[in-house]
Amino acid sequence: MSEIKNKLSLEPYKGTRDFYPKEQFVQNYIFSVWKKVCESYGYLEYNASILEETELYKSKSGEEIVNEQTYSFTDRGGRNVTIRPEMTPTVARMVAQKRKELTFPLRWFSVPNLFRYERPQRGRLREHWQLNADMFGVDGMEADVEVISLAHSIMKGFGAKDSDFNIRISNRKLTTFLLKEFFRLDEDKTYKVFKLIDKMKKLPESEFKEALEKVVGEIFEELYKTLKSENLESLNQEVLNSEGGKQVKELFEKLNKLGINNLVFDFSIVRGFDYYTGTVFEVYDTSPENNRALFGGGRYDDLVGIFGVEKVPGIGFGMGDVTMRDFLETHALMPEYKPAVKLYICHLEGCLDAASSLGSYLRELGINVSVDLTNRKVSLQVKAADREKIPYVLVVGEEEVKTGKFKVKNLKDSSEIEVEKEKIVELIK
RNA sequence: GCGACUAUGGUAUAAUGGUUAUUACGCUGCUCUGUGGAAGCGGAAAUACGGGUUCAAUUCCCGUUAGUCGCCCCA
Repeated sequence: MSEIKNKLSLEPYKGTRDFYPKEQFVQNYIFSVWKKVCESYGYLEYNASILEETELYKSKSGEEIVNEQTYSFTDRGGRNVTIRPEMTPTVARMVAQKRKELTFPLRWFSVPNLFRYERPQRGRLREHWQLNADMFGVDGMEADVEVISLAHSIMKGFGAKDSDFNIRISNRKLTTFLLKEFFRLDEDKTYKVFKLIDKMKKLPESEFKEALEKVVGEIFEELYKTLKSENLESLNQEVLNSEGGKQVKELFEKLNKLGINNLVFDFSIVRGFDYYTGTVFEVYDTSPENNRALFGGGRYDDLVGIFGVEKVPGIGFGMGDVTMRDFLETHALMPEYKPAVKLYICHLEGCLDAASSLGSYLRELGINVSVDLTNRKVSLQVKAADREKIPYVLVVGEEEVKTGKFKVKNLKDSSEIEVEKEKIVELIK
């Protein structure tokens, strides 16, 4: 073996995963919950190519992201092409293109695979799949309420309890008002504090305060106290009555009315992207061993406008399969593997043809059947079925061919029932 | 892009500067010519790759590759 050199690698490409049937089963499960819940809210599925012109990302994402963290290349026609690192610019482009003929409000979702060129680590790979759910064309808080409610329902759809996660909410308008109007910071300082707030949870308190003091001076204590507060009511009245403040209040009230109570107001939620304009939120895992943001989103009212057309307000979120898997594992919510095959047909010597035609017969009646094609002894054939977790097995031998009766064995409880060919279907269903 | 750690059959592991590299699961043959999960006895299967030190390297050192975890960044 070792004399064979320069063998092709068996590993999947760095940062990507192979989905063997058992993993694909989990993947399908996650996708199906996403799809089911989205559709229950009236969201329609769309998709697009993984390739986009690089320009699309340059106009809204930071330079570093485009230059260093995307898969980009020049095609044979000299176009700069990027493999999509996120879906939002694509949806915004699609909406902008057909804005005249689309019926608003638009409720759309997609489960794209996204690519980013960076060092893989826990919860972050080079390729991942992400649910993107967005609503376009509604200015009011009703849209924010619905989208967050959808996020909440998806978590419930996976079997999560309210205590397993919480939804941390903030509002960029509110934060901007607080910094600019209330604390009278200039444009530059406001921007710097925004970037700093994003790190509030990561830095030790003393370090954060120090950095804050450097930017804003002596008011840092008071500002820090405000930022740390998770109690909306404790905010200054002037701040609370600003446009952003009113929005947050309305959002909380309406969500509570819908029975969604695992909400936390949290200034430290700002999200990395500059395009968010109002509500921003992140869903957090509350369990100590996986305490981190699972996914998030927010309102981006100016994004469609970058295409040089009239503004269309939008709000949405993205939810990755990698973090979702981690969450399901942490909370023991992983589904039990069940193959699509329901029946495994074994056969004795000379009976393969009969087994095959029985298989065809059952398939026409809508049963997923797998026929053993080997000549190994029956015990090994049955064992193979058991290993694949196929629930039922039957053996075709001369006896069965003659009588037309089959012993169908349930591998879960080892029970065996002898029935005619015609009865097999109802037994298995 | 930077740093730390790791690398032994398919999987999970043990051990060692020196004869045949441990064990378990899985796979496979038989005990068992019509029914899996049990038992017994066999079998195939590994020191990531390249270089160095050494009489001798799987073991020590360096590099490469890959993985994991951080940093950066966050979709």
